[in-house]
Amino acid sequence: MARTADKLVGSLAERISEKIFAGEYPPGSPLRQEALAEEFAVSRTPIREALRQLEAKGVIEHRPNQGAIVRAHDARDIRDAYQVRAELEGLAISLAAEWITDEQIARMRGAQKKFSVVVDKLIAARRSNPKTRLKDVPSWVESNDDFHNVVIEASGNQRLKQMIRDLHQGFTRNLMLSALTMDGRRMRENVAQHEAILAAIARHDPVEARKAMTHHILRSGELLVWWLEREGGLR
Amino acid sequence: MARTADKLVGSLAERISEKIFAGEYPPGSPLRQEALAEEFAVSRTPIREALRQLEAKGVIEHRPNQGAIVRAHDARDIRDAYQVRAELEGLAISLAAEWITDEQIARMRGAQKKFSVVVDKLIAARRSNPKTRLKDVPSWVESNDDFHNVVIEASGNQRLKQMIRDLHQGFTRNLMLSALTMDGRRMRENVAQHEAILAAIARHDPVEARKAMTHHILRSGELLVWWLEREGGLR
DNA sequence: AGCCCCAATATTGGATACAATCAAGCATGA
DNA sequence: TCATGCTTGATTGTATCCAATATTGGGGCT
Repeated sequence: MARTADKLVGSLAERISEKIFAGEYPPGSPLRQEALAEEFAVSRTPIREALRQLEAKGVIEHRPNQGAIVRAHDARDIRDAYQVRAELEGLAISLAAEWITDEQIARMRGAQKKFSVVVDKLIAARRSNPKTRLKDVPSWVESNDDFHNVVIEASGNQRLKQMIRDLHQGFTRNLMLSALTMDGRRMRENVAQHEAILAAIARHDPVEARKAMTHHILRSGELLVWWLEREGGLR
Repeated sequence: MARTADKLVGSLAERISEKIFAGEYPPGSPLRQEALAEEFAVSRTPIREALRQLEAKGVIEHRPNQGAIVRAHDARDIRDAYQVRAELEGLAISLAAEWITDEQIARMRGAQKKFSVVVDKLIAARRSNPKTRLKDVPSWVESNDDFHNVVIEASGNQRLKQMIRDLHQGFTRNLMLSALTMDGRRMRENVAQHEAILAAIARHDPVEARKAMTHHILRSGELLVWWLEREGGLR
């Protein structure tokens, strides 16, 4: 809906951010100004400004005289971020519970349906080939985002919306998926959690909706940290 | 302690931000790149980058081809921000309640003491001259900040700390004071709220501490909105 | 007088030029 | 062989230049 991009710099920041999120520039990798400038067919000047914005949002780190790198997250950092995210989305849904429309609830149901179907498919696919991983998953990510976005939208709090979005952008798609696509149990757990959220908000219950949402997010964070410490690497 | 300023741009952003907070550039006023460049004795380039950071943090607004203005807040915006801030500081104190040290609690007590003394003085001064307003108040702001900063620090969550700080910077000192320094009752109410927070955290009670904190902040926000709609103007 | 259009001016936006800094690699010598 | 210091190339940081755009003020027309 709302285009945040004022002009060049804003859209550059978005496009770079999207590429980071998509994993094209993985965490820890350097972002060379000249390379980006060439890629987007502009000079270094607007690139630098875009990078400053991403720095302020915590998407990248900026070492003096050494340039920017995609921010890599350690376990502690992820724990911190998920604590905050759980809190913010918890607030969002408790606000949303009061004002959410039937149409919005229907949208959530739609996203949830798609979500659950994709999970079933993925589990089925794995039964024959256990290595099936990220192939069909993009649509999962999408419907998951849809689900959460409706809530954030329905909260009616612009500031909150912006902050959650920024927080979200700080992590890569792969990182957020990694822990959750591990096995069928995790995925079904996720579906069930969404179900609980949906049920609570459908009856406009702010307290239960919030509980369900914070639990959902905290649990995701736990899994992520747990997975990260097991796998060692970043992403 | 921690210097966030990498080098020039970071420190410029901080210095500009401080001036905005202090009221030197009031909300709505334009920030001319050339003027800032001259003021800080640098070229426009690093100024522009600093402004982009402040834009990303929501301190200023950037109109294409018209430059930056200090962000002005309407009632709705303040309501949104205070809802979020109440939530975040609520989380902060509930985390802090577990790990806070006696030394930190002592620091909070110290700040609270100073806080209360200043309030008494201000009220006394007003008895003779009702127009006494912002003269002695800086030290109030300072001790208030100290109080809250201990909590944020003790939360042990870096991300949270950063977000609260950014949120805080988005408003000017005068705006935050305006509603609270209106009359003695408001000021004493504030002191009492701090007292309740202090009592709860001193006995390491995360639930009560959080309740007291969110109540304190939401109430401040309410007063601010109320005051703003009465006075009309921004600040 | 009031309104509109256009020119002059101020200001931002982007590209380029140049200086400062860092990293890597190589040669040198103990 | 390994440590050390220098040189060179790559990259960032800042300043300046030029183009694009918005604002302002004045003149003419109704």
